[in-house]
Amino acid sequence: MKYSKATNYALHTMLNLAMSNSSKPIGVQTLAEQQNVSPTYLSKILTKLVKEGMVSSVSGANGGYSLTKGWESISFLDIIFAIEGKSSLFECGLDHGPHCQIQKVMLESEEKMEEELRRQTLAGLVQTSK
Amino acid sequence: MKYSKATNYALHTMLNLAMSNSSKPIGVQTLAEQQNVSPTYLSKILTKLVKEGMVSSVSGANGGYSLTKGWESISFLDIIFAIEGKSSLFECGLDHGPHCQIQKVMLESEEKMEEELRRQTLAGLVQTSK
DNA sequence: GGAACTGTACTCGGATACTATGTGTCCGAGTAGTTCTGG
DNA sequence: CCAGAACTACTCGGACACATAGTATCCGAGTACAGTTCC
Repeated sequence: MKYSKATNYALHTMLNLAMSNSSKPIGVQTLAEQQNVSPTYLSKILTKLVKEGMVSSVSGANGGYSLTKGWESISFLDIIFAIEGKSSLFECGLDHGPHCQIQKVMLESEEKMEEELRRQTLAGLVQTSK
Repeated sequence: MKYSKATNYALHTMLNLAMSNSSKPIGVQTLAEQQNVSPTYLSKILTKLVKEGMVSSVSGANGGYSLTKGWESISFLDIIFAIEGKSSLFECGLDHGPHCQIQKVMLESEEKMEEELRRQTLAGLVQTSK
């Protein structure tokens, strides 16, 4: 079990967007260069973030991506959920009664991690990265 | 990102072994039937647990698997690490300076989850499952 | 001078290919009890 | 009766096959801006 590289790219891209805070959108090429990813792949990741409403895209010349209003409150968990999906990490597929104790424990531990990720916002990260 | 099915099988098998608490080893066939897995696949999972010293195996007739001494203190994390490996969930492969803030945040959140999983022991689970 | 045309620099999204990993099966080898056989 | 051989029920571990998901590329389409042409 590991986070996908896409999640890593997404987090870094969001940070880059937040740090640059220009009013103009930033092209996918620029963003891709900063991480040594192919632009086309990064654009696929970005469309997921757009669909979640964290990022807006502008087509055409001088186009690119920029953060939407209220980005300061976007948490790590939001970004991770956008890329990895919202389903829980552990699912006991066995049909041995309705309440699987193991499932319960796993879910609780997962919740602890998500709590922490919910506390960490983009804005907070920008603060410490300056 | 998801836990593998193998982890699920491992957790349930450990619970089964702990619940049965017979002095004689239990055959892999019996264990497999309880979860609708193929015996050969389950044996692969069990060998990982054997290598970590949580389970001992007895060959030959009337052979099988049984928990080792001190099993009461085995935690969920121990079992998960045995199957999934001990490496951390997130690794920022980018070479943008020595201390990646994102990596730091991710590691901290992961630590919260592991803390919880370390607290949950097999013995505790048996208690609530009776 | 202004409307239409052209070029350019972008994003968007589907199709496709490659790769890694998880999942599962097969089979030969080794091991330890159990039963059978022969003296 | 008893020692040794044959049998049987297991685990062990490597090799292999398959499915799925992640990673990455390619390309045609759409879009908006800037410059050019032409009346």
